[in-house]
Amino acid sequence: MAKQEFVKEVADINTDFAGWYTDVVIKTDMVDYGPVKGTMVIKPYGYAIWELLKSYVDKRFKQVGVQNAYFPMFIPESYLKREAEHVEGFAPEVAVVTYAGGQELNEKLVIRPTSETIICEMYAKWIKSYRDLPVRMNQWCNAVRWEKTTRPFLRTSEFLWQEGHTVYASQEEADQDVERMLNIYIDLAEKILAIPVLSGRKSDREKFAGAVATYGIEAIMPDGKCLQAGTSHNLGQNFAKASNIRFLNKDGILEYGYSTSWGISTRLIGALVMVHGDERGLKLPPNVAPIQVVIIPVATHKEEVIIKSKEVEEKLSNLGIRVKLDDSKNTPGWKFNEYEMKGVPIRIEIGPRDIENGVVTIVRRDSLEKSQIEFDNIEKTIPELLNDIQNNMYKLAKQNLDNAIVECDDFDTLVKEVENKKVVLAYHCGDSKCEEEIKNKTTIKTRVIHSYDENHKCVYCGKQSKYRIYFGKQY
RNA sequence: CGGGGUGUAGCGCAGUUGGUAGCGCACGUGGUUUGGGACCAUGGGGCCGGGAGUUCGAGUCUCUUCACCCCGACCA
Repeated sequence: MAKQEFVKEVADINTDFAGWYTDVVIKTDMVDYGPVKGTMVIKPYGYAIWELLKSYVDKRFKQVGVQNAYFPMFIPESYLKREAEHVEGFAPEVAVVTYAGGQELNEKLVIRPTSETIICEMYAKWIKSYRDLPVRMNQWCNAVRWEKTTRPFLRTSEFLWQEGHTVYASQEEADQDVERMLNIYIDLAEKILAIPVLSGRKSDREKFAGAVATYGIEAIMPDGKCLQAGTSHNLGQNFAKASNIRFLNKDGILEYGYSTSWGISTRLIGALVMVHGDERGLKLPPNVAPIQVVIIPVATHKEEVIIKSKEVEEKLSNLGIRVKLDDSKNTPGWKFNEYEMKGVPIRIEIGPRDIENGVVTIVRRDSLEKSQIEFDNIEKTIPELLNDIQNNMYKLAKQNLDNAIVECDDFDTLVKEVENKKVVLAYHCGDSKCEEEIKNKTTIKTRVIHSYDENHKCVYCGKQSKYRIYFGKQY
């Protein structure tokens, strides 16, 4: 009865997944629309999630020796044109400033869609010798890409991200960097966001404009579509040549640098919402939940209830747990629904009955399982429970991922399976033209390479396979 | 970019042949309540998305523009 009414608040997750998504992100106060097409205001509840995941990777970056810096958002148009593939890839979606200071600009300024060009330009100034290498910087900033269709977090005209840019003295070191950063992203997704991912190299057709090779992590959504959740690019010497990043090596020979770039964005929050959410709304893994435990006093007018609630709040807070005591005037039932919708992993109810029995009532968001624990066990049980929820959510998501993947060797079956919300693992020849044909015919694209294997036939053209790769639709 | 739909109070909506805007929820105040979205009383809140036009008069008609939603195309 009460549940029926609640369901009216957000669109049905099974019949209207897209509507469910936008309802959830807006009604949980994560985000609101900005006045300009495709822009969003990230509200405190959504931003807190960003800060949590950000602090994890930022720490990891620093541990491996990357330093943070900040580069300008305005890029001279000519910079973008230096790398032919790069400009071709980004031209359709850049926003350009043509007028400033009361007059037309002599050279138009591109608002960064990504910063390879301007950062490489600066690196070229700074790098003279092998002693100056490696250079490894990261910036947390916004980027602008004028996309045609937009959705909060998943694709917005302006988004927040992190972009790391490095230059090494050798290809081997650059290769290692690409792998190292990809592994950090895998850890972020799996250990923090509880999102299992497919990871690996992208096909040549799908690689970053101007890169030698792109590696990525892909998450699979409940509707079977894939979402690129992070990328790590091996740029070889392409950008070094375009920006003239040269150094004298140990043998006194002038050489171009080897660069990489890697990034994750606020898009991950969209993946988080979709992968774990249910008909009641958000379901957040404890490691990124802005509120890990909410305490809801029942009968707030009774003093002993408030005193006990504050006591529990303090206990948990002292353990470093993100806890919120909601002693507002709303009814308990209202609060139960509110925090379930917001995905808070654990709810603690404290009422006269609990106090009488020396216990608190606990409900976990992942299973909605209700139990009671004694006051004296709170400090021991809650951290264990948070840990268990984190693991449990990952396990469930992993099952969903595994169930979403099917193998096949026949193209018609591949198409059918993708229509059936699956991600298909199949052999491919690696030819960009073949891939292009598949895409034009079906809108299905390759995701990441599973393994190299030349002993089979391409699922589409029948020629010798180069690798086994995942096929799917994408966000 | 194509096709479909929507902009009226914070949210959800009504508004007839054109006559100067209303309902429910939410919100303020007082009280009663409190273990799954409480109740009574009382109050506040509007440039009807923006601009232009037709008209004595526009939420309503015309044009235009901005934004949002859904489906498709595009999307390193």
